[in-house]
Amino acid sequence: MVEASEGRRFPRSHRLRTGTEFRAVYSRKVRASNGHLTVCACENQVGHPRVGLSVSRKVGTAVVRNRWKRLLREAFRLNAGRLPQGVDLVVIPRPGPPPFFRDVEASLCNTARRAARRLNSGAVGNSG
RNA sequence: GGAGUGGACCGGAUGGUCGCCGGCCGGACGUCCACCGGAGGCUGAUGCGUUGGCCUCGGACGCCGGCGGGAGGAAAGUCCGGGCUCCGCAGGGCAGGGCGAUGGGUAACUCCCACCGGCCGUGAGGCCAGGGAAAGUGCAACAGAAAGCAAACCGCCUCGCCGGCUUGUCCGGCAGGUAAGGGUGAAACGGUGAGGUAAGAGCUCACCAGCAGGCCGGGUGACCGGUCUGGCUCGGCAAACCCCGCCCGGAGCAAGAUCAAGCAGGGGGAAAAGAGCAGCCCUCCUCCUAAGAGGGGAAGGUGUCCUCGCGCGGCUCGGCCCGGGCCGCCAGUGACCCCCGGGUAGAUCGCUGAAGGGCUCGAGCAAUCGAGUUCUUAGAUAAAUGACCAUCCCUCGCUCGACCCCCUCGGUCGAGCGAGGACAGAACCCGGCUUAUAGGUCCACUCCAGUC
RNA sequence: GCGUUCAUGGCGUAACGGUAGCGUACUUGCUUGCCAUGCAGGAGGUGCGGGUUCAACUCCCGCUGAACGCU
Repeated sequence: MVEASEGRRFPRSHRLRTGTEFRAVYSRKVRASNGHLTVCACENQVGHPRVGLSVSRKVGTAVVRNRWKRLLREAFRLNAGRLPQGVDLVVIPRPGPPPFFRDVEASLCNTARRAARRLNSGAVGNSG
C-alpha cells in the first residue's frame, strides 16, 4: 500500500466535468473491463489522472448509484498516485449493488492499468 | 395477563484518521481581465438642487489556513391541488377532461374536520365515486312458461260448446277464467289474517313494510321523529350511453432572464462582378453531428355553430373554429472590408426566508384561524452531504458455566465467537394523497379471563 | 421534468361484462424393431390488492414490472 504521507485530495481539477471531455474519452475507443466495472481511457495534457463516472439507472436505485459513486471516488482518491499519469478515465459500473470497498479498489486499479497499456500499444500502432 | 382498535413520535449512538459541497474571515503565489476614474466608510457646509475634506480598496478563478453548516418521514410514486415564470386570450358556444350527500376549513384540491345515511364488527371502531332509473336509449349469459306498457309451462276452475260410455262430484278436446301453489334464477310485480269467488286475485277490509304528497316538532343543513291523506306496489345496473349541477387556457425552473468564445450562417453599408444558388412546410433515405451538411424521391391533410369583423396569399401563435400578430403581392442575394442583431458551447441569475417551524394565549367539538414571542434549518449541476476503523446498543445462531429441575426437554442469567440492523437520496418551492419501512417509545379506548 | 402503451399456460398470441380459446412446447396411450410423423386423451393460465355489478381478462381505483416518446 502507498503510504498516506502525501495529502490525497480530490479537487475538481481531477474530475471530468463536461460532455466534451466525456465524448473525447469515448471516441478514443479504448476500454478494459472485469466483472465489476468497465473503464474507458484517453490521454490528457494535464499531467495527472482525471476520472469521470457514468452510472446509469440500470445499475440500480438512487441509493445504489450513490453508493457506487462514493466508493469509486474514494478508490480513485486513495490510489491516484498509483494509477497511470496523464490519462482521463471514465468508469462504468455493471448493474447490481457494489461489492466491498477492497474489491472496488482492486478492480479500479487493475482495469485502469490494463486500459492504459492498450492506450500505449494503440498509440504505437497508430504512429507506426 | 391475553387479544385488539385509534392516534402521536423516533428512525442507531460515541470517538479517531482521511476526504467532498457551499458560506464567512484571513493570507499571500500563479493565470486572466480591468485600469485614474470608480466603490465603501467617517465628517463638514447647505439656499436641500448639491458640494468640500480625510481614510481604505482593483476584480474573478485556482492555492493555503481557521470558524461554523450539510438528505427524508416518506426526499419515492408523480395521483391531485396551488405559488412562480413564459406564451396565449373580441365575446360566446361546442367538443374534451375531472368531481358529486350536508355544513365548515383552506391559496386551492379528488384533501382535511364535523355531521347525516347505508354496510361490516360483540365492541373500541372501520369502509362507502353517497346526485338522477315515474327525460330518453340500452343491458341481464345459463336456467326458466315468462326478464319488464308483464306473462298461462305444470297446476286450479267451468257460468259456454262438442265428443265418448263405464251416466259420473267422470274422461278428452275446443273456447275461456285464474298470479294462491310448483319449479328456475342474482332478481319473478308486497307480507300476515279475514271476507269474497266456479277457482282466484288489493277484488274488499284490518295491521305491517314500502312509495308519493301535505301538516306539526327538532336541526344552519343533509336528515330525524310524529301524524294525516292517496292510489294500492310503481324492480336492478348510470365505476353502460346519458341527463343535471360545479370546476378546468397551454406549457413547465431543461420555465424564464442576462453575458457570450470559435466556426458557420442572417441583416445593412461600401466595393466589385454578371456566372451560379435559392424558391415550401412536411415525410423518407444516406453521410455526419455540438450548433449541422448534402442528395434524392413522392406523398401526408385538417371537429362545429352564432354575433362582430374580413381584399388575396403565406408564415406563426392559440386544443379546434371564428380570430390575433408578422410578411409578401415591384424577385432577391454575393469574395474581401466595416457596422448591427440573433444565437451554440460555456458562464451568471432564477436558488432558497417560506401559504416556514417551535412555544404561550385566545376563538372553535374539530380541521383550522387570530395575536404575541422566538429560531433560521442543504443548495449540487457528469451532480456534494462520504469512506475506513474501534467501542457501545438491539436481534439471531453456536459453545461453555451457574440456577430452577430426580433426569431429559424447556426457561432465566453471565461469558466468548460469528452473522445481521429496515425502506430509502434533495434537484424551483409548498399543501395533500398513495405506496415502502428492521426495530422501538408514548397516549387514549374496547373485549375476554383472573385477583382484590 | 412531461407523457404513451402493454402485462393471458413454458413461448407466441385471441376473446360485444355471461363456459377463458388457438398454435407450438410438455405429458400418457396407440401406431413402429427404434426414432420422427400420424391418431386419441391429459395437465398447465388472466401481474398483485381492493371496489362497482347477480356476474370482471374486460369497468373504476391503487400498486408492481416492462417497452417506448418528447424536452
